Formats: sequence, C-alpha cells, structure tokens
Amino acid sequence: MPGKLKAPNFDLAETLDSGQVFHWSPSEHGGFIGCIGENPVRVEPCDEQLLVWPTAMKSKARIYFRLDEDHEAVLASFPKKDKALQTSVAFCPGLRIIRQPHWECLATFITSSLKQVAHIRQISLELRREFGQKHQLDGEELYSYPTSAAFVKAGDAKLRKCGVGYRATGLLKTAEKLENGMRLKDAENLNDKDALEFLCGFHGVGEKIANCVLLFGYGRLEAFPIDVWIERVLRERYFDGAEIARRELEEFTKSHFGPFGGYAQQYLFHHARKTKLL
DNA sequence: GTCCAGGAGAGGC
DNA sequence: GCCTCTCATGGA
Repeated sequence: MPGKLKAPNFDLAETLDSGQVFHWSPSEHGGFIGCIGENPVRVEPCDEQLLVWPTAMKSKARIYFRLDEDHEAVLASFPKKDKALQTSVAFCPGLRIIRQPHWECLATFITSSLKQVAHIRQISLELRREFGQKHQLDGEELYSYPTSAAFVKAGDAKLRKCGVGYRATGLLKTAEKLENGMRLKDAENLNDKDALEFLCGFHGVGEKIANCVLLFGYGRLEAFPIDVWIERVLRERYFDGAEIARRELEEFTKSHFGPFGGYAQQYLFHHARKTKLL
C-alpha cells in the first residue's frame, strides 16, 4: 500500500520538467522515480492525490513537493491585471516550486550555466551514476546525488568525463570549501542580500545561479532568477521590446510580482520555454 | 555547418 | 563600476 497525500491542483509531470530539478525519470510501474535527498521514492498522481512508495516517505514527499502549502494563496497573490503572468499560470496552474537539498541544488545549478535543460539533466544523471549512492526500488535502479566529498575524491579530470566541461572547476572548488568546514545551512539565518552574497562567494556562482539556489534550495519564494528566457519575457511582455538594463529589470520584478515573485518567475519561464513564443 | 543554451570569471578601461 | 572575451559541450 502506498502513502497517499492530498495534492489538489498539483501537476507532477510538468513540475519535474520545469527546469528546476533534473533527475526524475518515468517508472516502469507508473509515475516517476527519483531520490529525495538520500531516499529513493516513486510517486504517481491519482485523482487529487499523490501516491508515494515507500509509505515511509510520505511526509518527506509532502514537504519536497510543497504539498503542505496553500497553493491557491500563492496564485491569488499575483497581480490580477498582469496578463502575461495570468496566461502563464493558466497554461500550467499545477506547477510547484519544490524544496531541494542545499548542496544538491547548488551543485546542480553550478553545472547548469550556459546549458540547455536536457543537457543539465544528462550531466546530473551521469554524475549520480558515477559518484552517487546506488539504490534499488521495486527492481529499478536509481542514484542519490554525490556528496561534496565524492567530488573532491574524484578530482577534475573524472568530473569532466561526465560532460561538465569548464564547470568542473566551480564544482570542485565549491565541494572543497564544504569539505573544509563551510556550511550551507548557515545561509538559512542570513537576510536575502547576505544570503545572495554568501552563495555568490562560491566559484561558478553568480547572481542568477545564487537566486535559483535561494528559490529551489532555500525556499525563498521571492528570489527571482533572471536568465536569458526571463530577460526576453520581461523585455517583450512588460517593456514592449525596449532595451532595458538588467538592473532596471531587477528593480521592476521586485516591486511588481510581490512576495511570491519566484513563483511568478517559474510560471513565466515554464510557459515561455514550453510554447517557445519568444 | 552554425547557432544557442536557466552564466560566470578575468582582464581592460 | 561597465564592457568584452572566453570558457566545453551537446542539441536544435
């Protein structure tokens, strides 16, 4: 018997394919398999519920997929007259921002720079296969994300064999910092500005990646990563295609989208990427 | 073959 | 501070 979670207005497949997490795979038994931290899990939507195997992972899955949160309140907080955003929400209202482990999220996004989503996924799975912990779940194999120690032990050359290219440097330097005592957990207690600065202190992490980690790893739902897609969307939909400076776009997002700006960003990103309207 | 990708670091000014 | 160049690699 699986664990059953209430999951109203939750689109699992779209959430797992929205460029925030990169390792879940379709299961031969239905639904998807992946690891939540160190734990192998299978999840499958059923009516307005999410089925979870093994049952013991029910509460962790609830937190991971943010099923403990009032999702309708998030949607209701968005500016009603914002047609671009409302269209994006209507395109896929069940999209959630999941809660990822700090290190896994940081490391994955370090490997994401100047890469397409499909390739980030390929790299993520390869790193897991090579350096992660192997698990079995109902006859299927899967791997949890490698520890920072595993990356340090592997070294630059072996990391590059997984297709990370020059990003191996940032991945390795960041892993070394953590092995030398730096704690990602400490950023939880910092204010937004200091937390951003803390994350930008890692090699290979600039403002965009730091904001992704704040949003997907630290649950700071106001963090608003601006990548090439979002920059195009903002310019086209909010400034009539005008040449607006990056700083100015940033200021606009902070004042316009509200306390769940990161969620708004994810809806705009997902819609633009899936429909390729821009 | 050419262009682009959920960017960031280093160097020049 | 801003501007430009460069960094691997695979998919479109």
